[in-house]
Amino acid sequence: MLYKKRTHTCGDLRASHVGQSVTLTGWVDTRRDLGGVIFIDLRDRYGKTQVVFNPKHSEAIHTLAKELRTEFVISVSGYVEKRPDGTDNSKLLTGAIDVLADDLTILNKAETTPFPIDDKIETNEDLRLKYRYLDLRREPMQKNLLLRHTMYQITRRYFDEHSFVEIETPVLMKSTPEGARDFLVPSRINPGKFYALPQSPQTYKQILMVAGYDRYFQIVKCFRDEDLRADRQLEFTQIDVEMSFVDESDIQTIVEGLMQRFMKEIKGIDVAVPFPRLTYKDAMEGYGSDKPDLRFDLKCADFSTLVKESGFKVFTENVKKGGVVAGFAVPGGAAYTRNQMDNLVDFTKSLGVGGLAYIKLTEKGIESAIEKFLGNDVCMKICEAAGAKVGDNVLIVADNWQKTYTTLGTLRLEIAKRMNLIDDNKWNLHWVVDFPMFDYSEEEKRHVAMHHPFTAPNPEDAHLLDGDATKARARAYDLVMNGNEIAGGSIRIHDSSLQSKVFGLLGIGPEEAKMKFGFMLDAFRYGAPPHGGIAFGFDRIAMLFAGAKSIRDVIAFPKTSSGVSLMDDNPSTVDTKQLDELHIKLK
RNA sequence: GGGGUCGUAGCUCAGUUUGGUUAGAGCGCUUGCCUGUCACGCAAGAAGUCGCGAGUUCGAGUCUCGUCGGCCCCGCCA
Repeated sequence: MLYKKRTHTCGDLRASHVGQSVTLTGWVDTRRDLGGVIFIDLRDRYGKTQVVFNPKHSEAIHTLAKELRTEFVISVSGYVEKRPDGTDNSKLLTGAIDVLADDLTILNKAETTPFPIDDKIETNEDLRLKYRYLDLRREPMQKNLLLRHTMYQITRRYFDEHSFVEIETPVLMKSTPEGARDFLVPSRINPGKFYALPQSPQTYKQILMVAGYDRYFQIVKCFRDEDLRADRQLEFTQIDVEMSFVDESDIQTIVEGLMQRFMKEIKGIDVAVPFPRLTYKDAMEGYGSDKPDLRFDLKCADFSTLVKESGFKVFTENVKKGGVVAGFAVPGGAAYTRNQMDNLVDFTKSLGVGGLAYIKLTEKGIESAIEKFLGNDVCMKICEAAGAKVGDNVLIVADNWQKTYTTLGTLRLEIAKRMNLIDDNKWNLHWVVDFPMFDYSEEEKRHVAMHHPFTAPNPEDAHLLDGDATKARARAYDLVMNGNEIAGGSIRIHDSSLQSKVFGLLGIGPEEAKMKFGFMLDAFRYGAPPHGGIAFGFDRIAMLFAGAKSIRDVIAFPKTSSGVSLMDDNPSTVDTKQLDELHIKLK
C-alpha cells in the first residue's frame, strides 16, 4: 500500500513547527465531529496530536474523515497551525498547535475495541490479557515497558563499566534435583531423555568462574514450574551475576551501586550505601518475615518466658513443646470492634494456626478474654514487652517458631494494609544475612538447602556440618526492597570435597552427586577460584518502580495465576504425531 | 492440594439480603443535527446464553448442588 510516511511523531510538534507541512501516522485516539469541522487526536507511542479536518480547507478530505473511528490507523498530512487564541490544550505537550489536514489515508480500519484504550485501569484483567495488544497500546503499559527498557540499558551500562562480561548460557540444560520443579523438554534425538529449562543459570555461571571469566552478568529468562502469584510467573527475568576472588561485601557493594543507579536514574532519588544489614533471625523474630517491609513499625516481641508458668494451657504447652508465644502491638487497635476482631481471628486461622489471642490496653486497663487465664500482671507484662501504649491492642500467636513468626509476619502486613501504615513514597532497601544453610523438610524427611546446594557455610559454623547442621549459617544474603525479595545470592563452595559433604547432608549420595553434578565436581578439581554471586528479580524491581501491584503489569505477555496465556490459549494440546516423534505417550 | 472473593449489555457496575411486571444505569456503539472541540453538545436507537450444567419451585439473575474461569492468600517457589 502506498502512503505518505511520517515526517514527525505524534509527540514532536510544537509552536516552533507552525507553518510546516508534515505527515503523521498513528491510531485515532478520539474523534470529535462537530458537523462542520472534525477534530481527531492522533496517537502513537510518542504522544498525541490534534488533527483538524475543515471542509473550507479540503472538502474531499473532510468527507473522507467522516469515516474515521477510534483506533483506525491512518496517515495524515497537513500544515501545522497555531491554535486560535483560547483553544490551546495544556494537557497535551503538542497542545499549542494542531495539524490542518489536506491529505488522509486510512491504512486500516478497526472494529470497536472490547475495552477503551484508556489510561484508567477499570477493565477486568482477563479481558486485558486476552486482548493484550490493545492493553499494551495504553499509555501506562507503554510506560512500564519503556521502564523495563531503561532498566536493561542501565544494567548493561553499569556492569560493562565495572568490567563484567555478558555471556549467554543454555536454555536447554540438565535437569537438577533440589529447588523448584523443572520444566522438562523431551529430546526427539535422544528417546526417553529430557532437557530442563533453567530455574537459573546457576551451574553454568559457576563453571564460567572456573573458566576464568571472573566477572559475569546476564539478563536472563528463568523458568520454575510452581504455582503463580502476583509477584511470581512461570517464566521471569533475572539479572544474573557472578564474581571470582570475592567475599560477601564485594558482591553487596556491586549490588548497592546498581541499586543506587536505578534509584537515581529512574526515580531521581539518592540512596545511601551501604544498605542496613539484618540477620535472618532478627528479621524473623522482629518482623515475622525473611523479607520484612521496614517502611512501617509493628515489631514483634517474644512472650514465651512471660507466659510459660501461666495458667493458660494453650500457651504453656506450646512453650513446653519448644514453641514460641509472640506478637506485636497494633497502635490504636484497642478500638477494634468485636466484629473486626472476629474477622482478624478468622484471617489468622486461615493461615493455618489455631487462633489469635489479643490483649487490649485501654484507659480502664486490660481488656482480654485470656486475662482470666494469664492474670492481670502477666497481661501487663506482655503489653510492656510489646511496647503497647494505652489504646493499643497486642495480637498474640502461639505455635512452633517458624509458624508463629511467619503468621505474625503475614498478620503484620495485613494490619499495615488495613490501617494504611505504608507510605508509598518511602523506599526501603536492606540486606538480610546469616540465613541458615538448611531447612528441614517434613514432607521429604530430610534437609533441604535454604538457598541452594552450592552455598558455602559460614566458616565459624563449618564444624556444625558434622553435628547439628540445621544450626549452621550460610554465606547467603538477600536484598529486600519494600518487603519484596529483589535479589538473593551467596558465596559458593569452590572445594569439591566440601561440596560433596553438603550434597551428603542434603541426602544426595556420591552416586547421585556424580550423576547430577559430576561435571561441577570435576570442574572444581581443576582450579576453581573462590567465587560468589547474586541474582536480581528483574520483574519485581520493575514492578516496584512502576508502582504496579503485580509483575504482570511490567511483563508484555504474562500468564494468569493458573499458568495460562489467555491471548493465544497456551498451553494447548498437540498432535499425536508430535508426541510420537518425542517418544511420549499420554497417560 | 486448601481458603477467600468475583462472574448480569461491548466495558464498568446496580439488582441477589426477602424468588414474582417487560432485567436497569453510566460509558461505549449506530443514526441524525451541529464549524473550535479536546470527557464536545443535542436527539433517537440497537444491544442480554444474568459464566456453564443440573436441581428445588406454579415461577430462579435471585435458593441448593456441581462445574468452568479471573484475582488474592496458605502450602509450594534451592
